[in-house]
Amino acid sequence: MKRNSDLQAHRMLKAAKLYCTKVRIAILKVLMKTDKPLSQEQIAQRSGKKRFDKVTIYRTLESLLKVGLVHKAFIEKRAWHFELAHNCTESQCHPHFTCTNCGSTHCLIEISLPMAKSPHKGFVIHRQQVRLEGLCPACV
Amino acid sequence: MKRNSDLQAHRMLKAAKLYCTKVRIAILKVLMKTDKPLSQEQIAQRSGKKRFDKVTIYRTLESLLKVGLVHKAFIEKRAWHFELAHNCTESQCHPHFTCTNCGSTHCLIEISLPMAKSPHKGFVIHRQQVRLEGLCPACV
DNA sequence: AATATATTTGCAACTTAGTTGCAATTTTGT
DNA sequence: ACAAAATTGCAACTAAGTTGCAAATATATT
Ligand SMILES: [Zn+2]
Ligand SMILES: [Zn+2]
Ligand SMILES: [Zn+2]
Ligand SMILES: [Zn+2]
Repeated sequence: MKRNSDLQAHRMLKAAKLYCTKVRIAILKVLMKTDKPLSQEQIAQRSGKKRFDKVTIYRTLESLLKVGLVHKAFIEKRAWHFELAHNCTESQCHPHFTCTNCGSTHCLIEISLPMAKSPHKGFVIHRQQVRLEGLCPACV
Repeated sequence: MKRNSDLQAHRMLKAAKLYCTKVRIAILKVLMKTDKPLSQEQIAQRSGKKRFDKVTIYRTLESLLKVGLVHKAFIEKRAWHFELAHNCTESQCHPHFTCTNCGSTHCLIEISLPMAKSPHKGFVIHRQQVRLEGLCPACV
């Protein structure tokens, strides 16, 4: 009696040719359920009563990063925050917005900026990443 | 027989109503001389034979940040990199470009993207920050 | 120049995100 | 069920950045 998200996680891992392990499935499910990037610590807290070791979580995220299922979204308080890559294109993720008043961070998946154009200097731009700062609806 | 950069550092500090201390002047001079953001460690190495304590450097950068003379540009290998704020506007700094091949990072002060427009959600955007990734001239 | 006050500096100790090595366990294909 | 390949958990480690506090320095006042 597998849940929908289990199946989906399995499919994602199979497609990426990764072993379907408990940790990977648990972490994918956590990331499917959230609407904003999570740190290792937050993922650990949300991935069931039996907490996985942090080394395992970091290594799991690393494997998911390598196959492109997950992205490092941003760093906050010295901790990387991770999210599924499904709201991103090849050349850019959606912007992340942090409120300077309350500190909350949001994914603004509706916004997309034109890609930067390198001005004749020989730089070839493959990806761009945008961070925004300002006031969130609750703090305006 | 003060050097030009000393005078300029003094002027910047006076204008910001900060004490003109040896460390502040030394760090401002280091940042004036470089063309890319530096970490605490790199600043320490470049600020003269008598290395300043890292706590002092962090606190000095903090004071310069607070008055807006310096910005945190990006994090790399878990270390923040700092630069003078003089190539930035109120609402955005220039983009920083990192080469995925050789790992070098460059300030692309010629590029500027239009500001993101918040889509009717109540988010008020004050600043934006762009990170770029691709191949540098040496690696194309 | 000497003094008083406010600020900054350096040191030692600490915090914590993330990493490394290795043995034990789990996944997968046969 | 078995063997090979990959993953997991643990303990110990690394290193960026922080905290508390006493000593040193910058500035303003006499
Ligand atoms: Zn807010
Ligand atoms: Zn996001
Ligand atoms: Zn390069
Ligand atoms: Zn720059």
